[in-house]
Amino acid sequence: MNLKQLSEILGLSQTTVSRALNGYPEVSEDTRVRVQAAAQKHGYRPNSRAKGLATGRSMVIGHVIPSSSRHEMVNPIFGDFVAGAVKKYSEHGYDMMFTNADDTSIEEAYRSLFQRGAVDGVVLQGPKVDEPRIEVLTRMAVPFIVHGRSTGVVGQYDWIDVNNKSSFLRATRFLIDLGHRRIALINGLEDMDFAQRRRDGFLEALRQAGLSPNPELMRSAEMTEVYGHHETRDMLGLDNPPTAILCSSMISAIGVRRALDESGLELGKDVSVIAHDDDLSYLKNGQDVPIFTATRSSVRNAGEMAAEMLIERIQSPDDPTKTRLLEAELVVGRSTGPAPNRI
Amino acid sequence: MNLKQLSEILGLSQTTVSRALNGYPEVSEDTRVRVQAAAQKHGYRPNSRAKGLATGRSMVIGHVIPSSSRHEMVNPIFGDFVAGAVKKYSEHGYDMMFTNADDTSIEEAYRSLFQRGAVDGVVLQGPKVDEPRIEVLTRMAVPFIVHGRSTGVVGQYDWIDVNNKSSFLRATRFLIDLGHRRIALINGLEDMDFAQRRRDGFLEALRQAGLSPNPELMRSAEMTEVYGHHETRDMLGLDNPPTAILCSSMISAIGVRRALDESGLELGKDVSVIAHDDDLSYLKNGQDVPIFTATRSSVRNAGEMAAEMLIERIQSPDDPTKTRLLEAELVVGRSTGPAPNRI
DNA sequence: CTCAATATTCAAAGCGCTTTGGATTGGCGA
DNA sequence: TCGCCAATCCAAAGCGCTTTGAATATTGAG
Repeated sequence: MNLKQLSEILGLSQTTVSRALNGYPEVSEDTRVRVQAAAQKHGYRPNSRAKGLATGRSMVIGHVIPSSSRHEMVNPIFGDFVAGAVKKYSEHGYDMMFTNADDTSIEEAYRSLFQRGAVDGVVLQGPKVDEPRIEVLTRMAVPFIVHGRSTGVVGQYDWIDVNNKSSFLRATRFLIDLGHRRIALINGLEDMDFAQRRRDGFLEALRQAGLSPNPELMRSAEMTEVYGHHETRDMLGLDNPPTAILCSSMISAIGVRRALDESGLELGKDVSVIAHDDDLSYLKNGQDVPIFTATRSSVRNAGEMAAEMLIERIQSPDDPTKTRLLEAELVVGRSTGPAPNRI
Repeated sequence: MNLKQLSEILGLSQTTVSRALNGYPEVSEDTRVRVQAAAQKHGYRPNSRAKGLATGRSMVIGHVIPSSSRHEMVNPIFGDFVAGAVKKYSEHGYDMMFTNADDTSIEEAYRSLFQRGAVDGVVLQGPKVDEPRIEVLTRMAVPFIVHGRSTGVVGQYDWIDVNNKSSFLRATRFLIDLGHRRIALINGLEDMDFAQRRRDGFLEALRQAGLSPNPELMRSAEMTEVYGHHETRDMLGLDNPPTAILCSSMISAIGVRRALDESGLELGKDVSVIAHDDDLSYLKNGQDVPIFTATRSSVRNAGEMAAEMLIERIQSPDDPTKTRLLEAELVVGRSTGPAPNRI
């Protein structure tokens, strides 16, 4: 069933039917009702490609997934961010499109997605330091929003980010206040912007307390469970192991916990752990009492906000750039306690 | 830059340029090279909406996400399945589209997605028992594939599924062979088809061993970490607690482990645990030695296969239906051991 | 050198929608 | 009764591409 057929059934022109359906005023209320009833009855749905061709807008927002099997984006966080975003998209009549790109040509993927008219805007996830895609997107004049920021990129762009530095500063200070001196950082991949900011916060807190950082206690890699486990085991084997661990992800923190268990160490007593908690729906940080003391910020929520900001940008391309910095909440659970009195 | 402009630059007709770019034979090799060079140089990309309108195909495959915040689909598994699928899609020139739907109208969402021409086919994820969407999609004659199956649905359709029954039967038998008699099942939501099949396998193994199932030891809900923890705590408090637990997800199994730790019970000694492991990239079941004894089947792999099967279906709508049953592998880790000798 | 056969190229129609510019109708005051 | 303004409705153009049917250029056999 297409417009033409529907209009023939109704004995009206395509113009009138189209207008009736799209809420234009130059059509009588009677006909509008009649048209809507008929459309309903025959299950008419305007062809979105034709509509897009005619209007010049696709009502689709694009995301790019790097194809390498292990990468920051196809992770548990991804699902929650997307769930938040897609909800807002649909509230505004947008769909969501994913394209795959091998790591070498992510820029190319964005460019293609937009220039061939497949999407009205894009979301840039997982920005690295000096992220080149930002400049590319700016130059292309495609509406976009960055989930995160990118140190080293000059120029304005819309972004939404957690205040990674302040939250890790706060978490580190919390550990220091508990008497910990040998504090480890199990961080995400170093070239990711968020990881860098977290490290900055961590180092800043040490500096403020007059402590000097120990490179042996600073690890970084893809934030898997196995990684958290592996690094923890490794550090526990040091001559002078850490009494506290700051961990960039709940997933890795689970690995940390496993390593502690294996070593017969008690979480929150022998070793304190603070994790960053993205508040994933499938991996809640406990019910009433948090499992881990954590810096918490809902990534699903961030997805919703990102979606709304992007849609605003699409609708008003000339507005000044908007940015949003979310403060993570420090929730205190049972994974932290006073530093043990070792000799 | 559109076709018209490009053809004017080249002094050729749109027809010829289009054919040169799409590899049709009725264009000389010289012009083809010239056209391709020019297209490259000017960054020409055919408008996908226009192309879709003209060809009647959108080169997009649709997925529907239920909007309710907690649901089977927006979970860690989702990310890996999608990553697998999108990789294959892009190899075949397809993009992936997500639409959101509130739980009441998932059918409606599929219908709309296809009938308005937005997608060439759809993937149906998380089928329930007697899944109504299957019949809807069949009637609409939209190419689709089900990830999973649906007990109670008559008629043929393409699907790819893990042999949930046999893997849980095998896992249960393995526990029985170790001497366990009080075996608990922490399953997914009961109305999900996979959960039902797993329960069937579990019950079948008990039956074969002459054991009678204990309703108190059979739990089902959304497979979160907190859920695994909660049910385990609860069951450990029973007069006669289980000596082994079969768990439908790694995530929940982590919660199980936490509950055991809290109770001072040793995993694999006091209580044995077998989990179903979807082989998620961020939640590998250990490195060399598996953390949990598990029934393992890569969901990412399933995503890839599903994508390929769907694309075949789109290309040959009249082929007989294809189905694929994957056998999970039983990997033995350190979470299982002989049943303890309680009085 | 001709002419049919083949190799290239092109003009125009069509995909299903929106939207511009115009036509038609009815109502109402003069 | 006439004229004018709203209120409705419509025909046709256009979005950017593919594809049909036809035209033109080239080739090779006779």
